[in-house]
Amino acid sequence: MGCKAAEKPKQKHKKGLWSPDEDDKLKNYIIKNGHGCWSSVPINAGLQRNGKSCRLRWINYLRPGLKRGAFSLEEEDTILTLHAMFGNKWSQIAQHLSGRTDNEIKNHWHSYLKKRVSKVAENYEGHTKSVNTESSPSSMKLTPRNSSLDSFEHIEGSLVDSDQSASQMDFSREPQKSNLPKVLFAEWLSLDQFNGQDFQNSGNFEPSKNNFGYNNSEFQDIFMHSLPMNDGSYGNGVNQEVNNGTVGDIFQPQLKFEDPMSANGFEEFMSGEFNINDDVMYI
DNA sequence: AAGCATACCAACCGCAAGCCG
DNA sequence: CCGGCTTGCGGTTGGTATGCT
Repeated sequence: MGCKAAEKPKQKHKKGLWSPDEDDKLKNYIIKNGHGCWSSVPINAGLQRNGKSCRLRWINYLRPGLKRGAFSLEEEDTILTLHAMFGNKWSQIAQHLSGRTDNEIKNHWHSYLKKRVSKVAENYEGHTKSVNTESSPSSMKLTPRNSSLDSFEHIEGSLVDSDQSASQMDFSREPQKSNLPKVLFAEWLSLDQFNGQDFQNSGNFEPSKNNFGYNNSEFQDIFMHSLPMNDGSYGNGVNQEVNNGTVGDIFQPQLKFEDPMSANGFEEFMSGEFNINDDVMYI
């Protein structure tokens, strides 16, 4: 961090929405020169913005490899699970969702997923109240980061076989099954508790470097840019979904994570192992 | 059709931490 | 060691779109 202080001609920085022209200027500049020191970017690119604004615009909108559009069920699934583990560590969550920014994930959480979780939580609260009327209301409340394992086990007992461990509950699920109860169970596990599970030996839940020495996000960016396009150029990094052949003859492989929280998927995810199957790369 | 409420999303703000002279 | 500067992160705000009455 830290770079030579940029010379600052005291000028008023523009605020608000970015115009297509500004986008072009910023994009062209960074593609040509890299961003280097952000504070000097707007000066060199001829923009009336501050460096911070440029950085944000690049990261959240202009950066190659960004996925636009609605979140898939799998992505939502992953966000819910990771949020239960990390809390509001949006940047960490974003590292596990290629093509999504922390801002995007955060917005999606606040506008949709949070409500979904609390709604389900209310349902379970009602359910458990009816099952066990002795519990005090406060002990039944969902307080993800602070709840004790005791309350977890208490509620868990009313919903699942009592001798099934929390780790089994969280990470042995099969893909595509409804995950909501498991997300709720994960909410009761603190990160420390999570780290103590057998599947997590390192105690450090960071994506591993893959065989090319890049983390998954870096790798995808580079990978997407190296793809030959049908016009003879190389990929623009935009992760176009290959749905029913709608992309046509443009070769745009997808970088997919197998369900990272499934028993096998998690190990593969952590080990960085992957294989290429036609136009889909599985990690 | 108008007014209001809600949802969504881009962008801003403040803070913490790292780097450098 | 200290102060200034930059970067990155998370919380919040404000504008626009959409839905409802």
